[in-house]
Amino acid sequence: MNQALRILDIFIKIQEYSDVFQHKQDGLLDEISLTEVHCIDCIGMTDHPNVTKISEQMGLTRAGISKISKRLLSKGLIESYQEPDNNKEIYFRLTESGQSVYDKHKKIHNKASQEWLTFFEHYSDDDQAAILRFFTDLNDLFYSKSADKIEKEK
Amino acid sequence: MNQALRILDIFIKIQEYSDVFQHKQDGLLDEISLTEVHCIDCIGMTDHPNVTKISEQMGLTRAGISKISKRLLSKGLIESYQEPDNNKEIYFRLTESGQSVYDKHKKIHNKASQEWLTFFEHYSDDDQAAILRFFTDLNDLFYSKSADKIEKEK
DNA sequence: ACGTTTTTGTTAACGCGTCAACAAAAACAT
DNA sequence: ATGTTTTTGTTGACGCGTTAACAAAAACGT
Repeated sequence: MNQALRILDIFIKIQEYSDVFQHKQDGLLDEISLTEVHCIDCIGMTDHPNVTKISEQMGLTRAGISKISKRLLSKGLIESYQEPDNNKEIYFRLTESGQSVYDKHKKIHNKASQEWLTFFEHYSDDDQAAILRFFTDLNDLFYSKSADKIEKEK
Repeated sequence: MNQALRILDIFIKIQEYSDVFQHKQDGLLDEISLTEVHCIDCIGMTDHPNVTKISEQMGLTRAGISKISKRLLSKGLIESYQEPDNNKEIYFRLTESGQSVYDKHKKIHNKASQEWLTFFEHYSDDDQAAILRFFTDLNDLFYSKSADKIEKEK
C-alpha cells in the first residue's frame, strides 16, 4: 500500500472513531454499533470469513467476534453457512440489509477519503513531502517499538 | 498553550494509549489501570479535587469517577477528606504510595515528551513549519466539526 | 487406522465505564 | 424562614470486549 494511502487510512480511522456523529447523521449508527459496522465491512470484504479470520483482521479476540456475530445474526444483517467438506468452520455472508449497511458505510468512507485528499492537496508539494515523511518516520518508530514489545514478550 | 506543545500533547496521549507497554516496563501498570493513573495524575494536579471536578477534567462521567475513586481508595493510593464548611463535597488527596505513582507517571511522561521533541527536532525548520501548520489546520478542522456537532445537538 | 496435537467456536465470569434513578446537601427565590 | 431548584455523589442495570476453560472437529505423526 502506498504510504500516502496508509496515512489516509490512519486518519480515516481517527475520523471514524472521533466523529461518530458523521455516521449518526446518516442514521447508520442508531441501531448498530461502530464495531458492528466494521465487522460487517470485514465480512463484506473477506472471502469465506469465519470467527477466526475476522478476529485477526479486526484485532479483536475470537470470543468477541463470536458475540458480535451473534448480535449481527439476531439483527438479520448477516447469515451463516458452512462448506460440505468442513464441519467445524462457520462462515458468514451479508444479508440484503447487511449489504445495505455495508454500502452506506463504504459511501461515507469514500466521502471521508475524498475530503481528506482535498484537504491534503491544499498544501504545496514540498509541504506534502515533509508531512508524508514525518508520518512515515512516525510509523517506522511505532513499528519498531511494537517489534521490541513482541520481542520482549517472547 | 503553544501550538507545538499542543501537538506534543496529542502525541503523548496517543503514545500513552498505544504504548501501554512503556508503563508496563516500569512496573507501573501491573496493579493499576491507565485510567487510574490518569485519575491519580488529575488528583495530584488539581486543587480540592472532587468527583465532579475530576470527571470534567478527564471527560468521564461522575458515576465512572465515583467508582474509580473507590478502587483507588481500596488500593490505598488516595484518601478522602472534607472541609468543615461543606458536608456534601468530598475531596481527595494522594497518599504516599499514590504520590509515588504520580511521580513515576510524571517521569515517564517527561521522558516521552523529551523523546518526542528530539524526534521532531530532526526536521529542518521548513519541514517543522509545514508539519505544525498541518496539525494546526487539522485541529481547527476537528474543532469546527465538533462545534457543528454541538450545534446540532441543541 | 489410531492416538495426540492443534484449531475453531462458544460460554461464564470478569473489568470497565455509561446511563438512569436516587437521596442528601447546598443554593436559590421570595 | 421556607419551599423549590440545583448540585453532588452513589448505586444497579446494562453494553462491550477480554480472559480462561471447554467440547467438537480437523490436522498431524507414526
